[in-house]
Amino acid sequence: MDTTQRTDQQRSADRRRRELLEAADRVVLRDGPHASMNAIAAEAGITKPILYRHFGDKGGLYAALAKRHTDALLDSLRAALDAPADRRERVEATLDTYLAAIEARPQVYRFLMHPAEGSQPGDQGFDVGKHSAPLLRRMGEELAQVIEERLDLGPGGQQLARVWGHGIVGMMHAAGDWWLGERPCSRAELVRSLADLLWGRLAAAGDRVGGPGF
Amino acid sequence: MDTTQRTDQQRSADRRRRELLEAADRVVLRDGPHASMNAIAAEAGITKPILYRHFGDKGGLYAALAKRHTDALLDSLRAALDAPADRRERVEATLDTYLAAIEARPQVYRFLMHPAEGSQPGDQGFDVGKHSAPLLRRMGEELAQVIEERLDLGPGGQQLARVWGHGIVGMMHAAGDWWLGERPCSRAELVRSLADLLWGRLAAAGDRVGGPGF
DNA sequence: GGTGCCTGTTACTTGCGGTAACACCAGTCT
DNA sequence: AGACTGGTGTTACCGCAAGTAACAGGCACC
Repeated sequence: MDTTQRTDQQRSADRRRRELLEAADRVVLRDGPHASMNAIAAEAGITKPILYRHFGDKGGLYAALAKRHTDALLDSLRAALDAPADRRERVEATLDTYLAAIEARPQVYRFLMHPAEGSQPGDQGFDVGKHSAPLLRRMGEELAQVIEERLDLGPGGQQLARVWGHGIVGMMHAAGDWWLGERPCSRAELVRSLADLLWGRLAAAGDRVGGPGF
Repeated sequence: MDTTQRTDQQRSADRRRRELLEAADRVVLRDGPHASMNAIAAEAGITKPILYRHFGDKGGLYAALAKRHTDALLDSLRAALDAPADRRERVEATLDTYLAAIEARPQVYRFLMHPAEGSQPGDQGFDVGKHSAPLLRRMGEELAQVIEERLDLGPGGQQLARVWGHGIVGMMHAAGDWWLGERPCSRAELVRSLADLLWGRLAAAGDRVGGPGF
C-alpha cells in the first residue's frame, strides 16, 4: 500500500520536476544564464519556494538543467566517436558533431559552459581547479576512455590518454568558441584544420625563412 | 601652468589607482572572484563610491585587474615562444611556462579565467561567443601570430594559424585546468604528453585489438 | 474527525551593485 | 579677505536577486 502510493507521489513529483525544468529551460534560453529565480518561477506559473523545494538552490536547478543537455550532447558525441570508420574520419565526425551542436544552439552551449555560478563566498581556500564547466570535464573523461580503449599507447598509456582527452576537448572547445564569435571560415574548414593539427601538421610544417634559430 | 598642475593631479590619481588595484588584488586573491566591492573598499581603507569613480563599475575594476596579470603572463609566454631554440623545445618551454604560472599562483589563474562577470541582463540576444576569458583570446591571437610568422603553411596559412593558435591555447588551458585539479602527474610529464599530442602521436599510434572498424 | 503530508502562497531578511546628496579641503580668481 | 572650483571622502539610500519563514488549503489514511 504504502509503496504504491509513494510511487504515485514520486511519479507526480518527477513529472512536476520535469515541467519545472522545461520552464526553466525556456527562460534560461531566452534570458541567458542570469535569469532570476522569480522569472523562472513565473514562467512555470508558480512561485519561488516551490523551485527551492525541488532543487535546493539555484545551483541545484542549474545543475539539473545542465545535466539534461550535457547528457544529450554526450550521446551524440559517443555515436560519432564509436562509429565504425577510419580513425581520422571518426575524429572529424566527432569534431563536426560538437561544432554543429554549438552552432545550432549557441545559447545552450553558452549556458553549459558557465562555471556553475556556484562557489559561495564561504568556500575557504576557494576551489582551485574546478572552474571548467562539468561538460568539459565529462567530455574529457569520455574521450580519454575511448582513446585508451582503442589505441595502443604503450606503457603509461592510460595517463597519456587522459591528458590527451582533456587536451583535445579543450582544443575543440576553445577553437569552437572563437569560431562561433568570428565565423572566419566554414565549419568543414575548421574541422579539417583541427584534424590536421591533431595529425601532426604543426610538427611537419617547414620553417618560414631561415633555420629555427630565427 | 594649467598643464603642470593637471599633470600633478593626474599623477596623484594614477598613484591612487595603483594603490586601489593592489588592494583589490589582495582581496580577490584572498576571497576569490566573488569579493564584494565593499570588501575591496574596506581593504583599501576607503568606501565604495571612490572605487566607482575610479573604475566605473565592477567590470571595469576587474578588467583593470585582469589586464595587469594578463600582460605579465603574456610577457613570460612571449619570451618562451621567441627563444632561439628548436621548435619542439620552444613548444615545450611555452607549455611549461604557462603551467608553471598557473601552478605557482592558481588564484590569479582562476581569476583570469573568469568570463568577466559582465553581460548584464540587458544584453538582448545575449553575447554568444564571448564567454572565454580575454586572456584566452589574447593568448590565442598571440600564438596564431607567432605560428604564422615562423611557419610555412602554404595557401590559407593565415587562417590555419589562427585556428591552431586558439586550438592549442585551448588544449593547454583545459589540460592545465584538469591537471591542477587532479595532479595526476608531474609538470614535466604533462608537458611531454601535450607536446607528443601536437607532434602527431595520436595519428601514429597503433590500434589496440583488431582493425579500425572495431 | 483529527493527523500528517504535499502543494502552494505572501511576506520577509540579507546582501550586493550602484547612486545621489552632502561635507571637507586645497588652491585660484577678483 | 571672500566667493568659486575641483577633487576626495562620507552616509544613506534604491533596486534587485537569493533564499527563508510562516501560514493556508486539499487529500489520503487511521
